[in-house]
Amino acid sequence: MLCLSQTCGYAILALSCLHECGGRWVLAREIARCTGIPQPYLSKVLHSLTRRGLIVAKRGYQGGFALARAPHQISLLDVAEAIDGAQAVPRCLLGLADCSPERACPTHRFWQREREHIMAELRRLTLVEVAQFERQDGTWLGSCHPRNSRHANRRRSARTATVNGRSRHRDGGNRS
Amino acid sequence: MLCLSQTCGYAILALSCLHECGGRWVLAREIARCTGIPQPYLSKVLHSLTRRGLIVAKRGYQGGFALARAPHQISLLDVAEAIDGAQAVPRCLLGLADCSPERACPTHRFWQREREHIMAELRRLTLVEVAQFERQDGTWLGSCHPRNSRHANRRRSARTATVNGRSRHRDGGNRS
DNA sequence: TATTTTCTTGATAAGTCGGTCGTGATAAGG
DNA sequence: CCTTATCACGACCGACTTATCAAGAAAATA
Repeated sequence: MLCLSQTCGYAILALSCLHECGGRWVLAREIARCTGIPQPYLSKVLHSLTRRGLIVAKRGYQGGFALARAPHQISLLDVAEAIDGAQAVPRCLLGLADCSPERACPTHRFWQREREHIMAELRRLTLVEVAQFERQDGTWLGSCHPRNSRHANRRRSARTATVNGRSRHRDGGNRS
Repeated sequence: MLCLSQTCGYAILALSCLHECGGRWVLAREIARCTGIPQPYLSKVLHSLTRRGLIVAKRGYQGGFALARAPHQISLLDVAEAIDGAQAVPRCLLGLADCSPERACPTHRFWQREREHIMAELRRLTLVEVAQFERQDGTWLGSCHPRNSRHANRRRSARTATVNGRSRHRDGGNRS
């Protein structure tokens, strides 16, 4: 599956939520409610974002999480690399260890171009751009604002559904 | 990780190998040797490619596998969808179920464009283009030809290495 | 200092993916 | 018909990802 890990998706949503909430300390519980991410798991994601220096945590009464840098300094690539490691967008589409210009896999040239393009876009898109899109589209992360909570608690079961569908595809059924 | 599944990478390599071998029935064992894919697992991959109609299998003495269609009619997208299902390149980068123009996730617009681009390229790249690249680059799949077997048995441990590296990144170490 | 709040972190579990093995089915040739 | 070569396919395993829960540590406040 050519896509980010679900954990990475969670991280992007959580950071966007923090940005929407604008500067104040936000509880893990609030982020979970706002984004629909299961709270216990979100805690772990937030923790690893803390370790990677993208957000800061404050324990105890009136604590919570906040962005560690200005929103325009947090790109989607930063998030992807914080979660999935430096090779969040791997060099070889097929996963070969020694795929290089001299010893290329069949998709090497195509992917080299495509990868650059994807990385450039992920680098360009920061939390600010993301928030702009949201405002233009009137989408759901706006529900982080106290006065606008009609969209809250929207769950994200896409990956699960897809995965189920896929395994049905692959092993079950049509064994003509 | 923004990349194809390892199984899908295997499938592409196996099909390229079949194409290189040009028409004749090729044993699973030969494909495994030529590509470096572990043979028992390759058998499963080949089996599912057979079910999805990309290759044909022949049992018994002098059996093996062969492409089911002309090489220029097998695109990388065909392979990806055969292995990972119709949503091999998912509609929402973050894995949201109800991500649509009206109710978009923060990355919806970017990904809509990017996804089209990726799919178009995967659709354009068939086994023929792949083989052309190989010939130009003088790369290893040529070892499928009997007279050119110096590159055979090259293993592909990239994904494994990356995954190890990643988990070291994520949980072990630097818990400052 | 005691209490409350909140993040931290380890134990645990289910599901999927990558990988192995062995048995059964089937095709060709003697 | 028997043997041999080969794919088909189910059982199984370990690792990783996603997810849950609960006990522990730290910070603020009374």
